[in-house]
Parts: sequence; structure tokens; C-alpha cells
Amino acid sequence: MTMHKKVIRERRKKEREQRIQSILDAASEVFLSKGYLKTTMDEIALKAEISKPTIYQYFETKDVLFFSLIIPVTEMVGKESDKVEKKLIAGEYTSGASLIHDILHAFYESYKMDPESFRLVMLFQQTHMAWEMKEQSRLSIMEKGQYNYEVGRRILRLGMEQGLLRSMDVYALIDILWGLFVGIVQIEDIKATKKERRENLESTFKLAETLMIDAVAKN
Amino acid sequence: MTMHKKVIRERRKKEREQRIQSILDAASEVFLSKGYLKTTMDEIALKAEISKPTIYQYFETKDVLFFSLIIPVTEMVGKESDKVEKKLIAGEYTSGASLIHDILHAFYESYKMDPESFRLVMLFQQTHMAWEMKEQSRLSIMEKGQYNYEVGRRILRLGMEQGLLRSMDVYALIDILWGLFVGIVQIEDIKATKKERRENLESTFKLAETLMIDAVAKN
Amino acid sequence: MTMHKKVIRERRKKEREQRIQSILDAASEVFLSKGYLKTTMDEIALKAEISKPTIYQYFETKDVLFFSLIIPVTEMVGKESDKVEKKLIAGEYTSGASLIHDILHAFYESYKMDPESFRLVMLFQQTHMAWEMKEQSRLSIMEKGQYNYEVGRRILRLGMEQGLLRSMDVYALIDILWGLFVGIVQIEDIKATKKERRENLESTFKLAETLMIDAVAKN
Amino acid sequence: MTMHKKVIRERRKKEREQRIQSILDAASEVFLSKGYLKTTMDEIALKAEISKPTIYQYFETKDVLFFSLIIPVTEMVGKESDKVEKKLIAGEYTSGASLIHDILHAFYESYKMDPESFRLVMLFQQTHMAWEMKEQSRLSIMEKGQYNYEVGRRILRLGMEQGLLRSMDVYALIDILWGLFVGIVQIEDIKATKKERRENLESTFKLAETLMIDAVAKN
DNA sequence: AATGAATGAGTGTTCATTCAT
DNA sequence: CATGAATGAACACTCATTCAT
Repeated sequence: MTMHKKVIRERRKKEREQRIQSILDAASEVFLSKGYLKTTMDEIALKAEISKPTIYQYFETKDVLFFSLIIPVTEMVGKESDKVEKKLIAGEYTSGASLIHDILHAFYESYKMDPESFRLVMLFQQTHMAWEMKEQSRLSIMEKGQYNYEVGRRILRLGMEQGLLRSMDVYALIDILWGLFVGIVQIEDIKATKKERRENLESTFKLAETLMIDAVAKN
Repeated sequence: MTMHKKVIRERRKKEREQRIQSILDAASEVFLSKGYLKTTMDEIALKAEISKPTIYQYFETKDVLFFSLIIPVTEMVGKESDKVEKKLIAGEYTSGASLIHDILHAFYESYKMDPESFRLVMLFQQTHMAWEMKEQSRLSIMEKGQYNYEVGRRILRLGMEQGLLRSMDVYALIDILWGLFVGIVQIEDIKATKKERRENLESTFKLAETLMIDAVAKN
Repeated sequence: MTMHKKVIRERRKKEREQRIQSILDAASEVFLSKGYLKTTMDEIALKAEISKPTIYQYFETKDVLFFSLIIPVTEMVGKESDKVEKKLIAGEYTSGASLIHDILHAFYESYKMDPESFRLVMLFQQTHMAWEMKEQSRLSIMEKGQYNYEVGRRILRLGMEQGLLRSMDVYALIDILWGLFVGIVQIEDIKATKKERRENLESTFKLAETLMIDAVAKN
Repeated sequence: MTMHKKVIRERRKKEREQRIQSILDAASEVFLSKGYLKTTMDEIALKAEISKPTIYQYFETKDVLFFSLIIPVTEMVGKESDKVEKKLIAGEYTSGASLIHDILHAFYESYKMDPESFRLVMLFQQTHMAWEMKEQSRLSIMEKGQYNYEVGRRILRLGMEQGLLRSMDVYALIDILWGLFVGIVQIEDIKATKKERRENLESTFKLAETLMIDAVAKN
């Protein structure tokens, strides 16, 4: 009996997770193609092949749903940055070039892991002022973003102290690195159709990396 | 008598222009703080201290009003780029550093001339896919954007031919330059409050300029 | 001097009347093609080549303007009916056929005199319930319509008394005659394009006349 | 269990139909008293005692709602006419009088079945030129109207061939019959208050029938 | 007398969210 | 847990009418 119940409970849980995932997938697709405001819960429900109230079962409001998509990416950037910082603290970097490479790839890997969600992050970044979200959600995400900047600055500062990078304002530099990356992603988004996008971005990113290494790495 | 009428007509004209300007100002402010979709004509009217139908007397639709704000900036970037190209053709550049400086300042000056409108352009760039604007408006602005890219690429190519810049893919490079600029503006927008924004942007931009010169200019 | 003033006054008066007429013409055209509600004062002003407030100089409201078009036609039907009645009282009819002919032609002539206004009357008839007109206007026109019915019934009654028409309910008969006429005009309006309309109406009307004579006239 | 669900589903269906009906009833009433353009969705909602968006759950747009009222009547006229035609083809008419009687009653029965909707049809007929309805709706109804005319003409032609009716132009005659009928309905509408209307129409219609039989039927 | 400009009061339609089952 | 149905609150856009000149 207990066994039986447990099995049932687990199936339930799995179904629940699958359902949540299908909602997230549908939402991501629609948000991305229509933007936050033009996206309707109806359309998400339709695409997820469930009814509208069911979405509300799992996500309190439209913006909670949106943030559920955003947050993992933001966290991923943070985790990747953490790795770089640890490696740096452990003294494992022998050249500025490889450090810059890893910093930029912390962004790029997060992007590649889930490009759609990454674009959603940018969508949020640019339009965040307009939102009427519950303070809770807003703070949570701002905090995570904040954290990423801090890690980034610590990394750069340490890299300069270790003589890997040329000395300069770390506040400005981290903005440049992150700005450069998101700027490029946006530009390629606008210019290219979906298929070309990936390749274009790849080659543009490669060049950007080379340039930043030339400009920032010592030697 | 005739004199009198003429005077009146001129006052009317002036009043008309002032009113248009006040609508544009109000619209700019609201679009910027709320985004296109969240902006209501009512709010613009309120801020401009006129009634809603009065807006419609001067601007046919919401998106015509929006484009009236966007287009001058886009054109300004084009004009500034044209100047650089002419100077380059005239052989007036003696260093890659000054060329890169001028290219980036073509963006920066356009930005400084009217930062709010510039941000509106970026807002448009990132969210344009989802719009239901009259094809006419959309095409007009896409075209102007296209033009700017072309001029940029011509400049870079010529700069390389003249030995001012290191040789590299001009398609990628122009995307990097423009992406870097808009990326930085966005980042500073998100992070800082209005007052700090200007200074932060200024110093970050300066550093970005230095870095790009190091990386791209020959010698 | 007096002479001079008088001449001026008369020119003024003539201009005034011309202006009024041009407004009426424009209004008639627009009301007819768009219906009362879809007609805008702007469009009338445009077509009359004057400004909107000028219309209001001559006509207090939109519905006053509309009634100014309606009333003459209604009055014309009354006058034509009066003529028939007088002729009948004078014993000038020797056959029911000619009496029926004249009654129907009282309608038809009013129609032909100004078909557009006549259609406006019908437009009003069918939609009158919906109007928010000043009681004054409404009563005035209802009264005139009422009068026409009364005359019609007197004529029919007298025609029967004189042995020209077969005996039947005059209330029903006048409704049939008038209903038949407006019904036909409407049907032809719907079915035909402007050019064919006239001929179609003409021949259908002729047949209707024949049929009514057969059915109503004695011998 | 299954039984239970089925019962529920059926109750739902019934409720749905009731709601649709209550919307249609409310709409009919308002359209009729105000005309199409003056009618607001708000007022319909108010009268149906539901909220405005609920109407939109069942009817996509205002004109779809309007057409939902119009179409059944138009179809009914068609069906009644079809019956007459079949009877005629089967050689079941032995007098012109009974044929004319049946033709007119095809109209009259359609009217009596749902007088309000019938009036709506007339409202549409007279004002259709000015509408901005989806082509689809417009064409659909025009077509049905067209069809009715065609059947009518076929009937008349056959009636003449069978020697039941006097020979005359069928195009003109069908217009006269239909015009006479709608004309009478309109006249009675304008003149009488709701209560008297029915009786007045009844007696006027009877007389009209007699007259047309006298005029059109052979012998 | 004529007009450019302004506006109050609507309209149809949409959508996030909530009930009732 | 899932859903059909309902709705309050908006929103872009329109138009008869009125001022100020």
C-alpha cells in the first residue's frame, strides 16, 4: 500500500514537472516572438495545450511566469562566473588572454545553453522600467544581476593584481564586456533570420574576443 | 490689414510648432518610461496638458507619433557617418585612432544630441518584431538603419585599405562597434539613476574607445 | 447711399442662400451614401468646401441639417395630394383609373423632383425610432407626414363616394399605396446601380400602377 | 461517474445555448430600437444581464452578432419559397389566387415567425450600403437575398406558363410583391404603437392580398 | 461671417485574472 | 487537478460641438 502510494506520488510529481516544463516552453516561445506585453495567456495556453486556469495553478501571474524563464539564465551566468573566480583564486590562469576568454565564455556558454531564455533576459533588461511586477520578483532578479556584476568586478580586479590584465577601471570594464556581449547578440538578432543568426553570432563573437584580448590582456 | 493677418498667421504657425513639440516631449518621456505598448495616449495627453483628440490632430496614430521621435535620431547617425566617410575619402585621417574615435563619436554625438530619443531607437530595435505598425513606417525606418550599416562598412573597408586599421571582417567589426555602444548605453541605463547615468556613461565610453583603438587601429 | 446699401444687402442675401444650398447639397450626398450616423460633419464641410463651424452658423445641429433636407419633400407630397383632392372635389375625375394614376403620381413626382431627398425621407422613416432629435424637429415632421395620410384618406373616401373606386377600407388602402411605392423604390435601390435604377424604377412603377388600377378602380 | 459527467456536459450545453439565446434576444431588441450604429455592445450586455466580454465569447464582432439575427429570417423566406416552387412544379395549384396567396404568405409567415428579426432584415436592406462589415458576412447575406429573388421569379414565370397568372414582366412583379410587403410592414411600424401594430398589419395585409389577386391572378 | 484648433463623451474590442463545477 | 465561462479595467481612436480669433 505504502509502496503503491509512493509510486503514485512520484508519477504525479513527474507529470507535474512535465506540465510545468511544457508551460515554460510555450511561454518562452511566445514571449520571444511577441514581446512581453503582446503575449497573451491565451496564446501560451493554446501552445501548451492546456487551459488558461491551469497555467495559473503553477504560476501566480503573468510576470511570475516570465521571471521563471529569466532567472535560471541569470543564475547560470553567476555560476559560470563563480567557476572563473575560483580558478583565478587558485592561480590557474597563466595568461590574460585565457582569463578574458573564460569571462566572455561565461556569457557565451550561458547564452548557448538556452539562447531563447537569454534573449528574454535582454528583453527584460531593456524594458524593465515599464513593469508592474510584484516587488518580490523584481528585487529577486535585480539582486541576482547585481551579484553577477560583483563577481565580475572581483575577477577583473584580481586579474589585474595578478598581472594578467592591464590596469583600468573595473567598473567600466565589466560594463564594457557585458555590454559588448549583449549588444552583439541584439544586433545579430535584428539583422539576421533565425538560421543565419547562429553562425553570424559565432564569428562576430570570435572577433570581439580577439579584440578584447588585444586590448585588455597584458602582452 | 494684410500685415495684421500675416502676423496672426505667423503666431498660429509658431503656436502649432510649440504644441507639436510639447506633444513630442511628453510622448518621449512616457514612451521611455513605459515602453511602447504600456504607453497610453491618455497619459501622453495628460503630460502634454492637452486633450487626447488634440494629439490626433497632429499625429495620425500612436505609431506615427512614435516614429516621429525615432526617425531624426536614425537620420542623425547616418549624417554623422556620412561626414566621417567624406573626411576619409578626402584622405584627412592620418591615424586609425582618430578614425575609430570619429566613428564612435558619430554614435555618441547622436546620442548626446537627444539621449531620450536614442534610447527610444534602441527600444524599437529590440522589440520591433512584435509590432503592428503600418508597413510604410516600418520600412522607412528599417531602410534608414540599413543605410547606416552600409556606410559604416564602407568606412571600415576604406580605413583598412588606407592602412589606418588592421585588416579584419568589416561585417563583424561594424556590429561590434555598434553593439558595444548600444550595449554600454543599455547597461548604464539599467544600473544608474538618471543623474549618475551621464557621468558613468561618459567614463565607460571613454574606456571603450581606448580599448577599441588599441585593438583595431594600426600602430 | 440707400440704394447702395440695398444692393449690398441683396448680394449678401444671395451669397447666404448659395452657401446654404451648397451645404444642403453636400449634406444630401453624404447622408445618402453613408447613412445618418456614419455621416460626419467633417465630410460635409469638406464636400461643401467650407469649414465645419460655418455649417453650424446655418444649422444648429446635425439633425436640424438633416431635417432641412427632409421637410421640403414631405411638403411636396402634401401639396401634390392637395391638388388631387381639389380636382376631385371639383368633380374633374371621370374614371378611377385616372384618380389612382394621379395619387400614385403625387408620390412619383415628388420622388422625381428630388430623388435623393426622397430617399432620405425613407431613410428617416425606417430609422426614426433611433433618433435623439429635439422634440421640435420630430413633431414638425411627424405632423407633416400625418397630414399627408389624412389627405390621402379623404381622397380615397371621396373617390369611393363618387363611384370611381371600389369600396374598401381607406386606412388600409392608403397604407398599401404608399407602402407599395416606398417599397418599390427601396427594392430598386438595393438591386440596381445608380444608372439602371431610374429605368428599372420607371418600368416597375408603371406595372404597379396598372395593377393597382385593375384592383382598385371601378371598371 | 461517466454518467455524471455526461449529465454535466449536457447541462453546460444547454446553459450555453440559453445564454446565446439571451444575447440574441437582447441584441435584437436593441438593434431594433436603436438601429445598428446607435446600438452599443454595452447596452446589449446590460439588457442581457451579462458583461460585455461575455458577448465576445459567443460572437466575434458586432456585425457577426447582427448577422446571426438576420440570416435565419432570410433563410426562412428562401425555404418557404422553395416549398411553393415545389408545389407549383408538382402541379398542385389550381388557381392563381392560391398561388399569389402562398407567395405572399411565404413572406408573411417568415415575418410572423419572428417579426423583430424580419424588421432587422429590412433595416439591413435599407442601410447596407454604408457598412464596414467583413466581406464574408456581407456576401453571405447578399447571396441568400439574391437566391430568394431568383426563386420568386421562377415561381412567377412558371405560374404564368401554367396559365395561373396573367402574363407580365416577372422582374417587375416580384419587386412589386416583395416591395409591397416590406413597404406595408414599414408603414404600419411607423404609424402604430406596438400593440395595434399586429392587427393593423393583419388587415392591411389581407386587403393587399385581395388586391394583388384581383390584379395578377387569371380570372 | 468664417475658421483653425480643441475637447468631452463615447465605441468596439482585448486581456489578465477569477469562479464554479 | 483541470477547465469553460465570466468579467473589470483598459485602450486606441472618433466625432459633434464649441472657442478664440
